[in-house]
Amino acid sequence: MVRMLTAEDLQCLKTIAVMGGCRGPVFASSQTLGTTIGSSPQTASRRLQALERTGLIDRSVNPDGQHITVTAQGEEVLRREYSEYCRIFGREETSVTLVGTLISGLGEGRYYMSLEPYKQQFLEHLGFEPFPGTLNIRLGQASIRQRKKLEQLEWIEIKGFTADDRTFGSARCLPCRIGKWPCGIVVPVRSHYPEDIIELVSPVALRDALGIKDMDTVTVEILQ
Amino acid sequence: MVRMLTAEDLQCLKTIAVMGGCRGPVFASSQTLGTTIGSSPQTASRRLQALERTGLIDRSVNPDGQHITVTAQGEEVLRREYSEYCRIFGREETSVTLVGTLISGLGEGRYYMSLEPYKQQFLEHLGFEPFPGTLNIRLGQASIRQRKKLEQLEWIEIKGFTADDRTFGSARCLPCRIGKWPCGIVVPVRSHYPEDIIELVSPVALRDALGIKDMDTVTVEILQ
DNA sequence: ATTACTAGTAGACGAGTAA
DNA sequence: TTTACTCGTCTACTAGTAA
Repeated sequence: MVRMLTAEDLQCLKTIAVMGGCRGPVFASSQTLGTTIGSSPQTASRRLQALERTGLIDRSVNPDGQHITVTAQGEEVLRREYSEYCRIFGREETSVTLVGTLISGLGEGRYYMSLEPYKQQFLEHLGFEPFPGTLNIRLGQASIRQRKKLEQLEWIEIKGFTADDRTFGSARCLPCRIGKWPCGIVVPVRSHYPEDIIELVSPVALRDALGIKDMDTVTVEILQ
Repeated sequence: MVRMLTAEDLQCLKTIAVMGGCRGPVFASSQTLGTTIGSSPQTASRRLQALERTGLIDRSVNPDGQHITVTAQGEEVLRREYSEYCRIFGREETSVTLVGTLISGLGEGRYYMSLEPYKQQFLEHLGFEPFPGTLNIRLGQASIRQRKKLEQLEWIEIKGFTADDRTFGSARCLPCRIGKWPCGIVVPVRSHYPEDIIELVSPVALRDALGIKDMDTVTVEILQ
């Protein structure tokens, strides 16, 4: 009977991998390993023998310790374990917080938000009729990096339309919050926006509702 | 002696979590659980008893099986494990922003930060000598959730020591920033901290440097 | 079918020791 | 110091049984 891989053996294998055993040989003794896995040196030694016998580690035993490497087979075992933990925690809700300062826009937002086709779509997808006017926020350095994560989230498509011989472009919208107010980050599909500025629609005049003015710090939460 | 969490118990806890035990109660019997963890129903039953006794799971035992939920404490244990696997395989850049309000601490931070052994370790690992005094922040709801991700990051170990017949405990520290100032989130290893409060060390008196007072909003950036 | 006892046993543990 | 053996103990397993 070939002995099964016990949970303790796996724990020992993981410990070696954390020490860097997947990238190259790590030096350890039964004593030090026993301390980290919470056992006697004898037991640690027996674990290493078992792991070697089952082909999960390679090692060279010296009089003063041993050099241990996790084999490809051992790495595969660990990867299976890792993937199980990813199933527990991996696809949890994404939550990104952007922090920036309030700035003045060009007043274009007010115009676009007054157009019925846009208003209708925001009402349908965000659950509120947008206040005619948008909030422009200049992001801090860390938030610019954070913003890139938003690309992976599910944006709402706001369709363009034609009216009075003019074409109004499409946009993408991401639901978010400022304080208790539901908002939406709006990004035109065609024109290129600066990466440090976001534009938001909201059901109310946020400058009044939150009592904020230019250069004030604003925190935007994206929960998905 | 309270029985330690064995590798087998952890394996059982993980199995429950994979079945969805972190999100809600999962229905299982000792038989089915025993099959998946490769043991007899009796052993599976004993595992569940042990996990319940140590507060890692909640359960309601019925005549036809049991409903099992992983507790917050159990989830924390799993997250630590997950973070070790992330250290082996994952290498993605994590960036977390916590937002909360400044509150007054108990003044203990000032005392601890004045102790030379702690000062030395912070200087060595964070690159600055901590200001004698800590900043306490009460996190918002979204940030409490975000905080759990921090478990996956690499914390610095601050070793405890003994002086004047008193034992000073170990702590974990995570480098972060508030504005342009480098800081560190400090969590004692032993004593249990409220999940909505974080304590930070910094090279300067942040209340003065940032001009902030109690109840002001503070944004903490963790880049790793 | 379940859970969770008790009982008997197999095997894993750490101390001691040799190389 | 190391590794890895032997050996005695005691833990932890499974089978059987009751509820």
